[in-house]
Amino acid sequence: MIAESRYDKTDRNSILGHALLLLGKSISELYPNIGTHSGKGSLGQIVEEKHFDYHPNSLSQPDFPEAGVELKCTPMKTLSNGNTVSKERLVLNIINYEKEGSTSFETSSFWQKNKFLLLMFYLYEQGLKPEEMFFSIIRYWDFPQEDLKIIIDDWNIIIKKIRDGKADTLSEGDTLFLGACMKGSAAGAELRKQFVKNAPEAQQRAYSLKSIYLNHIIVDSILNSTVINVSLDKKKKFEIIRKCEKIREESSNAIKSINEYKEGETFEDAIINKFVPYYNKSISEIQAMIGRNISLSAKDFAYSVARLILDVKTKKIAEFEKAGVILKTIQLENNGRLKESMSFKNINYLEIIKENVWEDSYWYSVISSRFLFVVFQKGENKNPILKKVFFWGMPVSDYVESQRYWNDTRNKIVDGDFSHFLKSTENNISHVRPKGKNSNDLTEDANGTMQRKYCYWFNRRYILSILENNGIFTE
DNA sequence: GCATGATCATGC
DNA sequence: GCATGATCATGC
Repeated sequence: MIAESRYDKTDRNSILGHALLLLGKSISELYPNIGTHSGKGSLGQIVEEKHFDYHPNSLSQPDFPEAGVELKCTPMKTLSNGNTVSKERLVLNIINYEKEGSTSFETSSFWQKNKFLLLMFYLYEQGLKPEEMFFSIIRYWDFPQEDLKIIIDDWNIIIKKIRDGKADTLSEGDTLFLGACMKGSAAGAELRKQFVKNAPEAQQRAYSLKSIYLNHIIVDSILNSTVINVSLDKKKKFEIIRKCEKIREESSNAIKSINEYKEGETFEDAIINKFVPYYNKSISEIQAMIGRNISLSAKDFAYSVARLILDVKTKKIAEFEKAGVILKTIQLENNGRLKESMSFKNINYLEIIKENVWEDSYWYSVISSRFLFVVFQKGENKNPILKKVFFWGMPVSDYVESQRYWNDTRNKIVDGDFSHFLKSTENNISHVRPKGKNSNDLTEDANGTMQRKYCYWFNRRYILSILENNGIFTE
């Protein structure tokens, strides 16, 4: 009651001003007398109830209907390298498949409720209660046109599955910025009716902003910290700004190039079309066509060729990083056989043990990404030929097996057991294998013990099945 | 032929 | 110096 009189909930300036009272503070700092609210209730609920004196509802309208503002609290975390990133996707409203199927983007529940967000980022720290975590970035977010183009593409992908009665096959790997994430106690436990009457009931899902997109907002906020309200200690802020400046330059270029595609063409079409002129060409022909020569002596030469085709000079492909797409090359033998499994990053022993929730883990972020597979086949004289390029997302039906793999790996690292990781014969999708400079290349685990470096892999057989499902038949 | 341990060139 | 995207090498 008192709180309500302190701001005008019909006025955007007034709402933001009231939100900003929490900048650089925690709830318990601002309200020492509210006591602790055990267990239940995320920080978002506490903020709505205690700070805004507003009672959460599940209406299709934004939280502040007159002002058209939807309030969201979302955590950031600091990585061991010092970078500050989004801790998890931002979950928005639940999708009612039956109703959503007949909406347009404009009238969709996503857009009706979330078109103008008041974002309150807080710094998550293990061991703190929600009300003790402090708010570092508080700002409005009005989706920029260039981002919206991709979000509308994403929405169209989601809505197509819903309209086709295939909501049971929705996956976070389908899309780039806007996701349809699982929502509910346990996977498969909360099912909902579909838009198509006789379709099987589907896992309940909610719209979400993917972490990759939230990172973009975080970078934007820190770089614009004179106008956006960011509270971080000065030294840290300076460090982050230096890191961010480069990222911003890259990501604005990336957004530009993502948006270069024509009307009616999706981001993915545009990327594939960049490769099509080089189909069935050898890497030396490709270099000649492009008029640039690159070093082919490293083991990742196929990756270099792919970067050449995409016209990306840096090792990281900002365009893809921003979109959360993972580029992987596959090399087939002369006779079409596949020899190798596919490696990913080294396992960060300090981070994985902090991953308490599967959906927030590094490995989940990988398997729920969009992949761009670039397939070469060895030709004459070690001169591989570009065979095909395709986008792929892991089917949701494979998530359980991936979770089992992550869980097993994580448990073993927690226990300090580095000798019994899952082999490719023990998991249908992935295994763990060494990756280092040599067998003496060690790194410290959480117990302070030096350990061999291992990394995440996709099994050879799993890659084979992906190839077959995409029309590439191997011997 | 395949699984798995070992290692490489590169760029930041 | 080291993580990364990979392939090489060995043994069954």
